[in-house]
Amino acid sequence: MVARIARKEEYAGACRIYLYNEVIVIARERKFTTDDLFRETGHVLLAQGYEGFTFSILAERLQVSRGALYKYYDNKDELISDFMIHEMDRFLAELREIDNCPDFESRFRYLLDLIFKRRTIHQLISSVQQIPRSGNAKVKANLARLDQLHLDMYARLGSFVGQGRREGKLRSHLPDGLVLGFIFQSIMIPNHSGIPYEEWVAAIEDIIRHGIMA
Amino acid sequence: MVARIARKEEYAGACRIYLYNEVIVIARERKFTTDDLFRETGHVLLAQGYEGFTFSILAERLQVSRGALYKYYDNKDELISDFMIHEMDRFLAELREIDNCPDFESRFRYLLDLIFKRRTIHQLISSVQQIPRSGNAKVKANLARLDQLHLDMYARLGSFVGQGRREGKLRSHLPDGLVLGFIFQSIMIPNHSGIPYEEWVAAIEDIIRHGIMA
DNA sequence: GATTAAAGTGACAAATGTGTCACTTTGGGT
DNA sequence: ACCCAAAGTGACACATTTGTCACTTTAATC
Repeated sequence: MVARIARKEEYAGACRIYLYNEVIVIARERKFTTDDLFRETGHVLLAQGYEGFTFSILAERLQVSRGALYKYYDNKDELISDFMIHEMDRFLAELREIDNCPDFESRFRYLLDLIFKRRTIHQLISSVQQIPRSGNAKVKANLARLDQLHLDMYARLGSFVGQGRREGKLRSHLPDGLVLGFIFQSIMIPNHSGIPYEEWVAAIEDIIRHGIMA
Repeated sequence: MVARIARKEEYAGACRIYLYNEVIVIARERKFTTDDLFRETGHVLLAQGYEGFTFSILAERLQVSRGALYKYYDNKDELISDFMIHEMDRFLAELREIDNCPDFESRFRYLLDLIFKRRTIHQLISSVQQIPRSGNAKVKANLARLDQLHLDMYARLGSFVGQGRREGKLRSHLPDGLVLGFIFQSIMIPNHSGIPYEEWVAAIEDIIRHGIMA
């Protein structure tokens, strides 16, 4: 009698498998969760960049054999694009919450906090842009979805700037893209001199608001 | 009789070789100059990043065989670190000219222009930082020299900020590193909306001076 | 035309990354 | 104790990159 899987649910470190006869079978415990996988994927991607990202490095960090990873992803492009969709989803979910803020001023602070918390997303995006568009179907679909998520992000940020203009808070002659670019880029300034975090963030907010000149 | 080279002078596409008896011999013309080599090194490094940089790609772009490149550099780390010293030297030579500007205001405009002209240098630096410090002696020496050049750069930029403070032009509570970081990072903002160059630069200068808020 | 020495080539071996797969391990239920 | 199926392993074949080197080409002088 051949078993057919009806449903498969992953949880911390293991898998519930529901067979055709509704009997629960718990298979061998996994050595790493999808969370582990994505977390390490992010670390390796940030440290090594797209070209330097290999399944060997990832497998070593997860303490599994390279072959085990191929059980989940056929190649690094599929993994990285899947990972990036996951990251963008998380980011967008939090970005949507900006609508709960009543006015532009509180939205500005919320956005700044959010970008600080997710400050690696910029660098990750530039890694993803190195994935060849000519890849396989799964990768193509993922990249298309990412383009969609990007557009969604820009639309939301655009409406944030729009509100700022309507409330007369923003200097009106500055292009939208530049205002947003400034906020995004500022977060990436390396704190070489080791100024305490709170102080550093406050100074960045100040400089975005009013510039460097007296 | 064994020939010994006393001096060797490279010029556009060829090489003058001065032999022990002072007789000039012009060897086979080179297919690429050091300028060509560095220019393409820069392009490939920007397009592919450190890990994606290979002698194969470089050789193809220079229309020579891969073997030819090994006549000049033993491996990519030596080439890239040499190239980066060359870039930093050029940048610093121009940065030193800032002393010819009389006041802070003119220095500010000069620095902005310079960073715009050399806006790739930031990304190149991050590629160079991926070179393993454990490499061979030549690479180690080059990286040490680069650290030196970095310090020189920061010192000069620091004195620029210092003058701004003395002249009372800069908002006094902002940390030096943040002011400089802000100027550097601004240049990297991608102009997605395709705003004309002059307009874009003017808007960036404006936002650096006075921020985004009305 | 012979000689010279640098410039360049292409074939080779070594190292590393990629993808596959038969096999073993595991943790249940029967 | 036996079966099942997913999880994991390690060896294999293949591709790409790296570094070397004997050889050819070139542009001059003798």
